[in-house]
Amino acid sequence: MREQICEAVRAEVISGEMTNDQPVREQPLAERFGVSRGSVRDALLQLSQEGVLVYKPNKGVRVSSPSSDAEFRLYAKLRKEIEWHCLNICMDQMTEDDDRNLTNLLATLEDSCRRGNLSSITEIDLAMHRYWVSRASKELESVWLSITVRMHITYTLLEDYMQCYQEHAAIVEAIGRRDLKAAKRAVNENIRYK
Amino acid sequence: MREQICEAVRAEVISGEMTNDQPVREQPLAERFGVSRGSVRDALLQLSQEGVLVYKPNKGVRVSSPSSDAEFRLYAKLRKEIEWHCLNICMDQMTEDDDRNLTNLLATLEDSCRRGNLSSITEIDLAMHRYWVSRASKELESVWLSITVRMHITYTLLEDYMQCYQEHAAIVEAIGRRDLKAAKRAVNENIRYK
DNA sequence: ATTTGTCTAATTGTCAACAATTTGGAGGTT
DNA sequence: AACCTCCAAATTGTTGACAATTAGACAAAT
Repeated sequence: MREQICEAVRAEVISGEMTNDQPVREQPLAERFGVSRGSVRDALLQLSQEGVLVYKPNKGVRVSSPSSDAEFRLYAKLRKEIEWHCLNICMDQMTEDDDRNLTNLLATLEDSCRRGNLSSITEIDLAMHRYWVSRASKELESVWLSITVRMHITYTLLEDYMQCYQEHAAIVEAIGRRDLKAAKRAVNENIRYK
Repeated sequence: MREQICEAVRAEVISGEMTNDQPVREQPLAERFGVSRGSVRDALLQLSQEGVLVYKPNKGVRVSSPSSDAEFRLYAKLRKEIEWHCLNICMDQMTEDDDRNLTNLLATLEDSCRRGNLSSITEIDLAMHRYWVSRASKELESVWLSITVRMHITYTLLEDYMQCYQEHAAIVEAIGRRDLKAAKRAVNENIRYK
């Protein structure tokens, strides 16, 4: 239950449906999900530990604001290190199932890019990266997520869309060939320092 | 309140007073701190998001187990990147107050090393690193902490104690001289890849 | 006009009770 | 002895109620 609330709220924040610094109230969320405030509270506290929300005692949580450029670059670097490590770990154990899953995600991404659906693009982008991280280590997935959400990734330029798709296509293709070096290179291209 | 419970439990886990994989029950903790289970629950959930504890639905939380060597090395690398970044940020704004605080921490560390107090050494070691991270950015502090606790740092060899002290003395001395390069080098020496 | 104090509504923090789930063992069967 | 079945105790999950805190509006004083 808590996990469902987390996923829902996280997706809304990341996709930009909630503006920065906006307070997130417990009661409305509880009514919306049809549960008590306690459960919502658990979820909000987890999300604030994760970095999606910012918690202040007796004042509740609000949507977190973007970091400075310097911190963004640091986060990008850390994120890349983690993803490289995870590719190292999981490349060998990738199966045809994984290839299919990634190809499906890629197809969904292409669709969202063509339709210019901003929130969907961000969501699937992260879902793809999360795939190989999660495949390598559940523990690292948690660290990776808390770093990635703090980057406040947003797509705004139309011309970025297809480039985003192409970069991810290159990653999936390299993974399909089990080519570690190429995959790392492709990931490196995709995670830019702004 | 939740923060107090977090600090207390975290300190006990990190210092090794609770053995690995040991379950952490809500009721006993609630009685010990004289609060209700709800507050303890909040704290335990936060600690599991942080990586100190591992949560399983309907089974509660247990003390997390050490990671693999490969993950340890990755964590060490990430941790070093973060601390370097923080030194970059906060070196300029360090005051005499900071120097005093660090010197005091160092004196406490020396004392613990001489007396061979394992849990105290670990605690103060982390408190010192946390100092410059926290000084640079509250947000990064949270990321840094979740990475650092997953390293399961433990001092076991007697001969390590004084080396630990000396390494931290070198860091504090470099910071006192506002020598960024030397401080980074000293931190690099201290955060070893096992 | 600005500040200060006070009241009220909204919100978060805490609690105790109850429901749901898991765990461990007694007792019986093969 | 090994293996199931079922029951009871322990533990976690959820809820609603109440206490404590905060924010905003409004009036009084400077």
